[in-house]
Amino acid sequence: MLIVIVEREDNVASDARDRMIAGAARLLAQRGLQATSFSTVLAESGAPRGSIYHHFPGGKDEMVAAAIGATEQNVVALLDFRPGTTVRQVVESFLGAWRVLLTAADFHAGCALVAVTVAADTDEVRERAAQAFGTWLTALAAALRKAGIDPPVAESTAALLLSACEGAVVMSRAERDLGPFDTVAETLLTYVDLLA
Amino acid sequence: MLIVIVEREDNVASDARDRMIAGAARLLAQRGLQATSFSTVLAESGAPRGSIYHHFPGGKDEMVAAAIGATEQNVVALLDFRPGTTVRQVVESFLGAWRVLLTAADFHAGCALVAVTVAADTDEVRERAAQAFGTWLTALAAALRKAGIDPPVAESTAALLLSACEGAVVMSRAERDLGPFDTVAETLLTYVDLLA
DNA sequence: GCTCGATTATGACGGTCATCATAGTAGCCC
DNA sequence: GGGCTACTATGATGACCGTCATAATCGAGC
Repeated sequence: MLIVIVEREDNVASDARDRMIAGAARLLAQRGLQATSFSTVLAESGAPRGSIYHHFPGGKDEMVAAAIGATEQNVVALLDFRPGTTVRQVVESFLGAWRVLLTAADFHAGCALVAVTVAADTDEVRERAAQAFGTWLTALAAALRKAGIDPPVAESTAALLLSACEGAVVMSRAERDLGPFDTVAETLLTYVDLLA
Repeated sequence: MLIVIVEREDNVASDARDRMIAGAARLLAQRGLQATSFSTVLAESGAPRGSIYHHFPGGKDEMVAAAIGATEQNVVALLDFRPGTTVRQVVESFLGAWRVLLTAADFHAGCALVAVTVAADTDEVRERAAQAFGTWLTALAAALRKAGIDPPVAESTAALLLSACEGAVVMSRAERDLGPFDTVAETLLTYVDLLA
């Protein structure tokens, strides 16, 4: 596994910078890549206007990359080793998190990685999103293995699970209705039950 | 089924208008909603600059809605009644179409409906995308029923199939690699084989 | 040939975008 | 206090956005 998450070395990371990253991640999920402009991020985070290029010398791409990293870490933390959990528990907790994403923001939020991928205008951010997708797949497969699924099956199950979630979130978001997501979630659960 | 596809009544639909719609649909799939501006659509389609608001009095939203309609119809045509096909054939042809979308454009294209949903800044276009998603689900479930799947199972299978495809296309597009998509496709095929 | 509708050309509007240069402030270490 | 670095303020740049008003052109039918 070559993926390395680069964090700031100074232990007191800038408040403003962190707020901007969190705001950018939220805006990506809620309104897409182009709407995640510096002005909206500043309005969302209350960060000072004057220090944009101090905190992000690489401009918008660097800020978006950082927001992808934050999103990436959120899901990894969700999946992190919880020994003794069953396959069904792993899948249910994963599905539950996506369901909360939809309902908590009243269908105004989706996956930041999807938003970046379909609207990326530079390879840099698209590749960063691809890296984050890879991290998610690895973490999900590891959780499934730890719950007792055979390694090769764990990988394909992780891929199906993540893909179906991403697609279902988009569709439920479009329809502003949990119907599509719940249907997919239930079907996925019956599928993984066959694996046990 | 209340969905009605409104087509132009004059049999000689404007060339320029049709070219713009096709170009907009392609741009949505390849570069997202914000990049689908009038200038890029005109450059893509060679349509005349002067008649934008003649063909689309409703502005960009109307053009995007028309592009969604064109995308919607493409998939419906793909699924249209082909009697005598097996479940596996239906699923394989559906998966195959998405695979071609990825490879034909060298991973520079995805689903226009997804692009619109995650970046919509008006309810009008989002709702139009939701409608198109619904049309796809209905058509896919109908094809599965015709291939012999029990009606209730056909609906949930259609939802899983479409969701997983959409998600897998996004991931393969991000990684510029068929890996994620092919893994998901294979897993889906083993799943539907269990239904027969 | 003329009319009249459909189509297109041209140019402008206010707004937002990402980026940057310059200058100012704040706080810590010596 | 002095100096150095981190951070912020301000304002400008050029480019593109969606929208629209006005006028020119085209083409078919009378």
